[in-house]
Amino acid sequence: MRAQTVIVASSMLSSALRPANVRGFSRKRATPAPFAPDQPHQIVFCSANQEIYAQGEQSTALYQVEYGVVRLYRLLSDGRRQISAFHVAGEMFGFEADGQHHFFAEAVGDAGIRVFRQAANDGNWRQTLDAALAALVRAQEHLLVVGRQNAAERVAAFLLDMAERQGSHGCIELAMSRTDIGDYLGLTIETVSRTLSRFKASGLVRLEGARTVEVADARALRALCA
Amino acid sequence: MRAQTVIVASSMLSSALRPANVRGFSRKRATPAPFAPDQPHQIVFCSANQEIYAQGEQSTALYQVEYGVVRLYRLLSDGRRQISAFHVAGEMFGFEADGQHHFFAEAVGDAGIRVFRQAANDGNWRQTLDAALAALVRAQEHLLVVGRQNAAERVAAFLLDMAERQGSHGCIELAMSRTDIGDYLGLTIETVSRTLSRFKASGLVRLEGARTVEVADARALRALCA
DNA sequence: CGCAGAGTTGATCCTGCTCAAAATGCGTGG
DNA sequence: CCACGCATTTTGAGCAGGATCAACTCTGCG
Repeated sequence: MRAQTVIVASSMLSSALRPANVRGFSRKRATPAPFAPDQPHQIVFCSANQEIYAQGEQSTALYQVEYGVVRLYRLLSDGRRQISAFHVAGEMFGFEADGQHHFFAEAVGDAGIRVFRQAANDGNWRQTLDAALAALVRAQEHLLVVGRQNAAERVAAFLLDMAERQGSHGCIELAMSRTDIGDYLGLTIETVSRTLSRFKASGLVRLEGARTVEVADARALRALCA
Repeated sequence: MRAQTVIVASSMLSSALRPANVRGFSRKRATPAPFAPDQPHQIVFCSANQEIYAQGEQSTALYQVEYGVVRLYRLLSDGRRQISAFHVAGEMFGFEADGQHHFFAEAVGDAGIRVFRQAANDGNWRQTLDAALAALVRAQEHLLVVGRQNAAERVAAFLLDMAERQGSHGCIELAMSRTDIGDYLGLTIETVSRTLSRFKASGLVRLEGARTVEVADARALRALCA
């Protein structure tokens, strides 16, 4: 067993699947205004850790991140969590083949989400397809990282990916906690933390505060990704 | 480092990326007739381990498995391989967002492949989208297996998935080698073999020959998947 | 100032990897 | 039909990377 973030187990139906307030992270602003936009193409504001949709719910819209970061994840019955993707500004998510959500979506920090109702039925199916294919390639590439790379390689790949997607080559503002990173990379928070410390000691990165990472030696990080 | 199937490394361009004949498996029938159908919607016959397309190649068609099994995979520069998906009869593969193949596709055993040229431009975009979304969900679910489950859970999930996709509940004919299974599940062949032996000893499965698995206790296997 | 959550660091353990060798299966040819 | 040779699979022994358990530190906030 290689469990880590033990999120409370749950039984098997829509609302039951929803992770309870008893979570790894704080729920100070627990479930604020419910996520339920009335108009199409509306922008909805989410506070940290707010749920956007849950596994098992009907899929009624597509979503685009306006600002902030969103995590998509699944749970095992004993609480192990796998974050299958983070989405940043501009990226679309919420595609489903069968009208049902197979994952949970939550805002990592405060975020703005643009909601497109009636999914892909309106003319712009081409963009929908492209966005879905981009997500597919991303997921399959992540599979390579999680299935075949060691801890250092995973963290290096994560940092480079984040740096690229934030545009800001050089200094990365991580929206997510070590727990989130671990659950994304298939590692424990301790291993993530140790690996970052080792990177810092080797001069690959500089850490100013836990959430701010400056890439000092991008070449060496890239070499790590094999 | 958790390398296993060490496939010869290669440099970085299309044909160079192609795994050489020097492979883990035998290349008796090495690269027979090249995979190049002239007509649209033609069925092409592939012998075992024949390449269908390579990473870096232009993407010019969609593919559907007629019979047999196809593997999609990527390589790390040191030869570690991650199989991101197996595809069986009826399933479509070969979607790409940007006109370039990001993976290798090969027939596992002998296989028949239906080739659709001009991709998704002809009316049936809806099926294309659905097939792509199905692949996306599959990839993300596989991510959960590889990222968060232990060896026994991964093998159990693999067997149940194969049983379901082959229709034949009960007896599974594995088209792929232990090496393929290992590279799909992010394990070594030794671990796959040991796990299967343990399943056999516990009465969860019966093994008649290395490639034939009879699921004896589907309930217990399912329980393993957590 | 004190508390709570997040992050870091240390010690130890265990699962799965590595290296090695034996066993099994299978196609070929005598 | 059997014997041989090769590839695949299984099994064993030992090791190590990352998980687990347990302090301890840091930061932000009331």
